[in-house]
Amino acid sequence: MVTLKQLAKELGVSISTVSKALNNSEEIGEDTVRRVKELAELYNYKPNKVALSLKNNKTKTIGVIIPNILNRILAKVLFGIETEAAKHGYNIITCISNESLEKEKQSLQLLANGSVDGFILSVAEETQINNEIEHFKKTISQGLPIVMFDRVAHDVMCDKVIVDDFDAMYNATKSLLKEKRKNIVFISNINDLSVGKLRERGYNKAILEHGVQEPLVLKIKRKKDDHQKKIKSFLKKNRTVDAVIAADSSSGVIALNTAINLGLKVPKEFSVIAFASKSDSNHTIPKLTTIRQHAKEIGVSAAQMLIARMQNLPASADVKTKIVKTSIVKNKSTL
Amino acid sequence: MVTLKQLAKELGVSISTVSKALNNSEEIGEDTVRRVKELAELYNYKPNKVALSLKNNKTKTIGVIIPNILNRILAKVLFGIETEAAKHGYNIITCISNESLEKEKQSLQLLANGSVDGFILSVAEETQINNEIEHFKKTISQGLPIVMFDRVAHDVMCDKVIVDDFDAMYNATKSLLKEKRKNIVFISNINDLSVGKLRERGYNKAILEHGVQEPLVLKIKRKKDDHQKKIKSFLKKNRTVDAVIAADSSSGVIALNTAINLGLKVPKEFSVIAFASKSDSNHTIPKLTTIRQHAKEIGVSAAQMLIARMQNLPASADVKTKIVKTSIVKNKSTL
DNA sequence: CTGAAAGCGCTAACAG
DNA sequence: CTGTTAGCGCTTTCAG
Repeated sequence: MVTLKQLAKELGVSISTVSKALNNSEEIGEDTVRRVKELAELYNYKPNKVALSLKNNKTKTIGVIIPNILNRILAKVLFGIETEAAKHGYNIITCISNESLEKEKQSLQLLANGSVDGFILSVAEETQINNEIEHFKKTISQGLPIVMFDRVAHDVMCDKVIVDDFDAMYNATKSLLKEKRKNIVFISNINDLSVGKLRERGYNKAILEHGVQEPLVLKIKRKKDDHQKKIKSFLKKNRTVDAVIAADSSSGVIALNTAINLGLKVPKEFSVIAFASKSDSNHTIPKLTTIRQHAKEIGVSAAQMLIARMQNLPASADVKTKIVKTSIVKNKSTL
Repeated sequence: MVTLKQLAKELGVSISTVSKALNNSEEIGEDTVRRVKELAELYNYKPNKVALSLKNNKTKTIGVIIPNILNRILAKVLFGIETEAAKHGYNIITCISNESLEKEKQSLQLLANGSVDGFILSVAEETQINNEIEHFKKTISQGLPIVMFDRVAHDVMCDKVIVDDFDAMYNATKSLLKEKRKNIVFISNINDLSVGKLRERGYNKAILEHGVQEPLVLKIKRKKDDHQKKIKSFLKKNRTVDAVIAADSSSGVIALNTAINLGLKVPKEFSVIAFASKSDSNHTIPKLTTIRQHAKEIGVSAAQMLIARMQNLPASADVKTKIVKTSIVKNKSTL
């Protein structure tokens, strides 16, 4: 990489002259400016980012900590973050906590050494189970703003972007009740997560209000359980079940395919709705009716909130929570 | 963030003393070392990463450019890269080219200003179609090493990590032929990509060698085509087709579900094999027989190769290509 | 054993 | 209009 120093030497002028010329300072003579710019062009000069960061005491870099990059929603949010960040000239450093509290702490620690100007993160499963929040508070008190999305720690004072999980599930369940479904089961493989719990509560509320059936819940343990087997044996044992509402896409897809496999007519005698993305809905015939999360928008919003905060305010003070509404995309797995 | 300066001031010693004490230099007295370390601990001192980068002229950061984070394989590779990088104390800056040549160029340019010590990337679709490679060469000539994975530009001299796409598809096709399948169709939605073409060639070779049928290929246009419709109408029109081999997971899952939907018995009278991951195989009943790519391992290898190169060698010289072999996981969609 | 000083690449206040 | 200087935070050589 060429430096100002080298350009200055070759041009026989001082470093600051070169710097000013490249920054279009009014102080420098037209002629000099031209000569400098030509040489800079020739050598493909780019200001050294690290030097600038040191000078300005900001890196124009956002730290993103994601629990699991294989989760489609989280990946999509990351996409949104990256897109919006790039638009504003920010880079993103990505760490994957792999749902581990320890790795999450480390990543936060490691990047809080001047590598980034702020964080966007979704809380790891282990962190939520243990209800740990000290590391977040510490980071914020060091002056580094945090924006949390999707899985958030409510007791931490920071900006948040969340989904209307409760309402979405409440409404979706009600739509199944309107179809006259009499025995709706809620299936979830994310019951340890805050969002999973909210979704279950939304389901419960709708069922209890309606008063025709008791809540019926099937919880899958990711990693441990054989997803297909668990759902198949459940549906076999509970022949009166006539609808599934799934908190995650896999449970939805598998439930629908299993129902078909068991000879049930979908949607005539059996309905399925799931939190899922468009490509998931292609994995069943008929196509799955889905609750869409607009994950990219979540990422975009999170990035916007963080950038705004980094440019203006202290890390805590007047924090906001933005709710990105879900929408239901009706396909042929419901009436 | 506390700095050496502040610690020095508070302790009434010089900056260099503090620095040395923290780095366990033999030069400094035991007592001083202890005092310094205690205060550093108290204030949670962390050496400023940016200052170190400037000093050492290396950032301990890897630039990763990925065409599409929603692609499961690419996301998994990213996971592998991040894991291995973290192990060696490297951070990763992620850019998403979104399959665009322009964005890929920009990202490369932008990060080549001292932000990263090297790159790991998979070539964007548009780049492969236009067969552009100048931007890669330029980056390498600037002294920044590149490791390419999966979709690589063969004419660029750099380290590469690839998959045995051709062989994998050749062998998988042969296994279908051994099942006495008489009319095997190759379905792909990635035909513009280098890997997609390799897979098609592997299929072709196996079919032509066997000599019983002509190659039969169905190409899906991502974005444009309705994936389900396209496959359904194809299978309806080609009733003699008795096996599908898919270059991508969606085509595999949809083909299998469609076959079932059309009343075909899988695997008795119809087989399906697809390049796909474990979770995809759960999206069909019976479970899909898959060609697995070991994507995480690809990421790990790529990171290892880059780190080795950054520590030792010039950016070009003695480049290596590593092939990460696929493996077939037999499930119940084949005999 | 401790400190002063230089330098990584850059900007900007201040002198000339 | 151009140059000198200081300083961002750190390490390291060289003096003391």
